[in-house]
Amino acid sequence: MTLLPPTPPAAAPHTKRRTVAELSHDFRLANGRLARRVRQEQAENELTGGQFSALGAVFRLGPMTLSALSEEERVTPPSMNRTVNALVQAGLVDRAGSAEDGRKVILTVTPAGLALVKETRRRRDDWIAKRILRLTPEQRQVLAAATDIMKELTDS
Amino acid sequence: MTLLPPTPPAAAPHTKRRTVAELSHDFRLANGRLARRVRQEQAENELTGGQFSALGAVFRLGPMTLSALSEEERVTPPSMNRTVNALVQAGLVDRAGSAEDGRKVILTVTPAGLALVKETRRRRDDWIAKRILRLTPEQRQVLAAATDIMKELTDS
DNA sequence: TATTGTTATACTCTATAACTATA
DNA sequence: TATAGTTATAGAGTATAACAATA
Repeated sequence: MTLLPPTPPAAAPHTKRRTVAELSHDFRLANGRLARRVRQEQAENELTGGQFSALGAVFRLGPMTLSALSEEERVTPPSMNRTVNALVQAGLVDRAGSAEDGRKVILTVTPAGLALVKETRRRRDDWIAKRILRLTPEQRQVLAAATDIMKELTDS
Repeated sequence: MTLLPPTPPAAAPHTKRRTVAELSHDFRLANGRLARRVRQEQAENELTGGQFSALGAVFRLGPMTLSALSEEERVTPPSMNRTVNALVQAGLVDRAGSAEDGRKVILTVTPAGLALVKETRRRRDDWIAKRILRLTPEQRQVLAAATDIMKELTDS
């Protein structure tokens, strides 16, 4: 099965012809390698991957219970409890009992946690922004269009 | 800083305008989420992430020593030694002494390891291929062009 | 009784330090 | 001596099972 129309669109005239199978393979590898490379930028952070991911979830979703967070992060409550202990001890997350339901605890991001999330997010964006600045406007346009398509792929 | 020329290219006319900063952030997130989603397809595999990654490296690079593999995978020799032990015990990798240098061991992928790598690779490709098949030819062309740009970003 | 969170315990993966065999 | 690999041991992160507190 061929992929491209006889005359390729103007946005990327030099792209080689690929079958869907070839495109799937090449695109998947390029996506995975780039994601891995971006994630390496996190290594400078003092938090582990799981800790930063949990902190980011509380930041993104707002105050939430331990169970909700453990479900969101796909780990068991005891595992998340340990992760949260580390975040609380580091002063990045606040753990408070719920007023309505005494069994629950409410987790919120502290100002220090907020600052760490923002600083890390900025550093990761910077890494890729520095490279995107070197691209041509046409290449940036391709990435912008690809971004929307990738969201579609992820959600479908 | 604006990103798009006054008249957007034909390949993706509906893409919204973004600054480089916005594009960097959106693209990074879309890339990371898609990679994570693809990686979830691996969960059906009986190997851990590190084990499959090491197996894939030996498959990709051919017979190699333990040190070379540990450097390639960015882990210490003792850590890789344990990973390799698991792969050898599972019959996926063969460990043999080097003829030239008695200190070295040469790791090779067994036929069973080869089959596992190919089967897993096919399954992951299939997941994304199924979704790429639903795209328009223009969208596929964008992904093809984006693939080349993403390689450039990773390597630069 | 059911739910929420925590503690006890174990297993895996990673690391550093120390050891063995070979160059 | 230096290098390649292995073993010993420890720390971090995950899990299941058992427990405590509350609804």
